[in-house]
Amino acid sequence: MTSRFNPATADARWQRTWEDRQTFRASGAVGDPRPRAYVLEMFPYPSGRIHMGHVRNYTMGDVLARYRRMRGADVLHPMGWDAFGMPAENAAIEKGVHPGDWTRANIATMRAQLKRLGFALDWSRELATCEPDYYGHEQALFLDLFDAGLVYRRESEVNWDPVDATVLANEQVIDGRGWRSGALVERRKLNQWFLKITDFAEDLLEGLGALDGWPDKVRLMQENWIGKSQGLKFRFRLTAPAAGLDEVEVFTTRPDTIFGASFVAVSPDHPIALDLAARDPAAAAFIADCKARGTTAAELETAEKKGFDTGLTALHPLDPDSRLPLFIANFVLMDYGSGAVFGVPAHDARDFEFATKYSLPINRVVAAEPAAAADLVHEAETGAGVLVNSRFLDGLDVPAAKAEVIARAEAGGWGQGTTVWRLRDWGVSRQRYWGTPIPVIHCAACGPVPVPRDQLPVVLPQDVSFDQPGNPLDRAPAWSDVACPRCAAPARRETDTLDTFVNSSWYFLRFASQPSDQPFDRAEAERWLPVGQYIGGVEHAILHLLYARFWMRALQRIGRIGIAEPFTGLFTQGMVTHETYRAGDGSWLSPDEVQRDGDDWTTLADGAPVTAGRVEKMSKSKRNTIDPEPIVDQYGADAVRWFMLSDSPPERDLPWSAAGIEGAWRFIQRLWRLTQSEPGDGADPALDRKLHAGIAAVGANIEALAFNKAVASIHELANAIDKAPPSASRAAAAATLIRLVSPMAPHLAEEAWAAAGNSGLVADAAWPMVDAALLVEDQVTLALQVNGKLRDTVTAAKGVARDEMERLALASDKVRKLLGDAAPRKIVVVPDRLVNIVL
RNA sequence: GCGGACGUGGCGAAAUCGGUAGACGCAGCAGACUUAAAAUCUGCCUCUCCUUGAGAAUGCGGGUUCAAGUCCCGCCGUCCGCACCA
Repeated sequence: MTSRFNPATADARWQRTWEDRQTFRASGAVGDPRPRAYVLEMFPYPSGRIHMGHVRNYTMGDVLARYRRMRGADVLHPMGWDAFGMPAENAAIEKGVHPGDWTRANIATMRAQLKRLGFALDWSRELATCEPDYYGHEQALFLDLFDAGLVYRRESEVNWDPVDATVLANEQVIDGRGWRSGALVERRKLNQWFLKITDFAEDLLEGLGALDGWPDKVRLMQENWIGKSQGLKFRFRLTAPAAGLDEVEVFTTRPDTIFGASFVAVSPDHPIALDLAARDPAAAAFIADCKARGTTAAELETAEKKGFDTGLTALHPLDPDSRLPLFIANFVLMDYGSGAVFGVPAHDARDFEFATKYSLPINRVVAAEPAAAADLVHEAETGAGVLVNSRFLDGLDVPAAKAEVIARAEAGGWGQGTTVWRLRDWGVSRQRYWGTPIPVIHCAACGPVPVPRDQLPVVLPQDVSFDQPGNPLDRAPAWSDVACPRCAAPARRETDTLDTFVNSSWYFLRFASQPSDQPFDRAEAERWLPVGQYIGGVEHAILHLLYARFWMRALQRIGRIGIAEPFTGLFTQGMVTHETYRAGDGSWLSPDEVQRDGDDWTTLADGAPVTAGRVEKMSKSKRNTIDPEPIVDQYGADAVRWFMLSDSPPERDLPWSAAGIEGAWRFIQRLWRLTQSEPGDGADPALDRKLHAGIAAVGANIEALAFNKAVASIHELANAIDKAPPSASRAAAAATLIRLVSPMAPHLAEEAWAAAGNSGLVADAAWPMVDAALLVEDQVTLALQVNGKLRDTVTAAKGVARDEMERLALASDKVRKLLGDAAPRKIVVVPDRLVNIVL
């Protein structure tokens, strides 16, 4: 009998066995009687090497996949690569390697790393989005949506770096400058492709209600993102025309407050503002100043509210005597509503700040009590109340007043009740090489023409260079210059590529079904979809998950699938974090450059003092990353997996520590010793109970994805087995423990399973059955309280009568001592739990 | 700014319905084994005090209740999200 489990040899041996036997290959066969389970983790971007976040993510999914198999399911648990994206182009620019070579090399590295962790994956379905046999089908789907009228083209602004001659993502713009060139970023208008996600706004919002397998937090984030607002759109007549307009349209969610209006404001991008800027340098300067600042919601809301008085005035639609000044204001967004608002300072915090600054009237029109109608407003009051100072609206509550104003506007023809969405159509054009080519040809005569289906895939040209700024596809005439498919005249391919979020909007369908002649087979995909449990980072809570939900609905509309929601269960896991270290000069030090010296830290090199900083997400910039591979070399896959599951709840951050992985390693070895223990005779009823309580607890905790609690349950059971004297019960418990730990520590479990003389693989074994009779305790510990404070405990038979509980409580020495001669005022009895004596 | 989450020992945490706070683990301390170390095993391990016992304690301040980590009100703090990185 070997006394140690040796992952250095065992891991690879079992991984080879699983692969040889195709153990984790999903069947999906129509006649297969097993229930199907689709377990999916968000597929990785092949950035170079696996990091600890991947290890945690895939370990969680793996435990669930293995557990479901043992519970008798046909499990689909696939893996692939989200392989298009900017880092590959950055590598091409910086290192001169082709993005494809870089990406495929990374995939090879990361695939080997994942395999060393022993994940129960069906590698036969592996896919990479950068290969034509994936993105060609994506092009076909894009054209399907195009044919269905769900794709259109319009002008849209981008961040333009004039030095690198490239479009920048928002995150590449730092303080208004390009991250690489440092040049001032310009806003430039380009013709771009859009997907009509707004067509599905209502449905995407309503669908959230049924997604009870999703975290509330994610549902709320999506709800806010979609941002449904109901209100009134109406026009203010201008007293003098501007930009050829004699009225300005505004949108409000508070039409009830219309008599409280004291100004009208338009966005700096509004036609009126632009027209004025052309004639008035002061207005132009104001607009330029607004544009120099950030445009995210957070930046706009926290920035000082600023306005430019145009000198124009607007007529109030319900009060001919009222003239409202028209401002250009920095907090009005052109692409939300109509790009113009009216301001009611008394009942909107933003308007209040603005009015205070520009000395505009603050007119109360809503009051908590009608009696307070004349009170001054000292801060914006946005709560409920009744209308005051509002003519025919006086006395109505807010909802009734809203309805009344909308009704009058529609009757009078000056406005209309409207629903406005924050959700905007999805711009999918990217002016980059390393993405799915948009399958369209631009012809001077015919306009944009779809590439004929029989000419798909439109394959990216291999021979491109990154030695000049800009998109290499713009400089690849051999690829881009083609004949128009419709009129045969010289034409040019679309050189923009698709947003990489398109790639990840349907990969789960391709995993489920991968015919060569179409993106997926509907019937086969519907046998697996929706994904029962999807696991990934919360950073995808909005965009990826919303786009995938949209894509499914779009496919449903064109009849390619009969399912609207791609993921019924969603789990967002926390990050892996690590302490940070800084040298005296403030530079970051990596964990392998420092050592602990009592309570202090010093450098390994020269013993210089080190400041240990806060625990933060592992990141290259702070140098606090731990590469999983050397850890796997040293401790084996199971110890790493065990650590990933222990201690921290999976939705919370997990602080990596050297001591923690050591502890996991020691426990793996302890499990090995336990499973190798000697047989014995005789029953141990107490241990039998603990075993079955353990089986139930581990299973329930895995089902609930509470892996930290599943691990704790295994520890408890291991402790109980360790302490028990030899018996047949003990031997049986140790044997059962092998199956209980197998989803988490599969290599150890296979080794122990084989050593115990079992045939076949533990991966194929059934999850142990719980004997429900053994879960019922026949003894309970009763808490005895005096005035709500615990004073004693007493053991009694389960189901003991209430008056017997009372008698036991009053018989306790400790209770009697406190009670003295006094008679209890009241005795509270909670069956099988406690007795509380109130004095 | 708006929206949301969270706050429990030295640390990660547990406590399913309002019912014995701190399961389980890490670190630490003491001991056994050992020539020694590692590994392993045993015990201790929230704080305070007048330590055979008692008191306090789940961010702070109130409240409801026989009973509050859990429910309610008000603060404080930390973290996350708010449109083309994946």
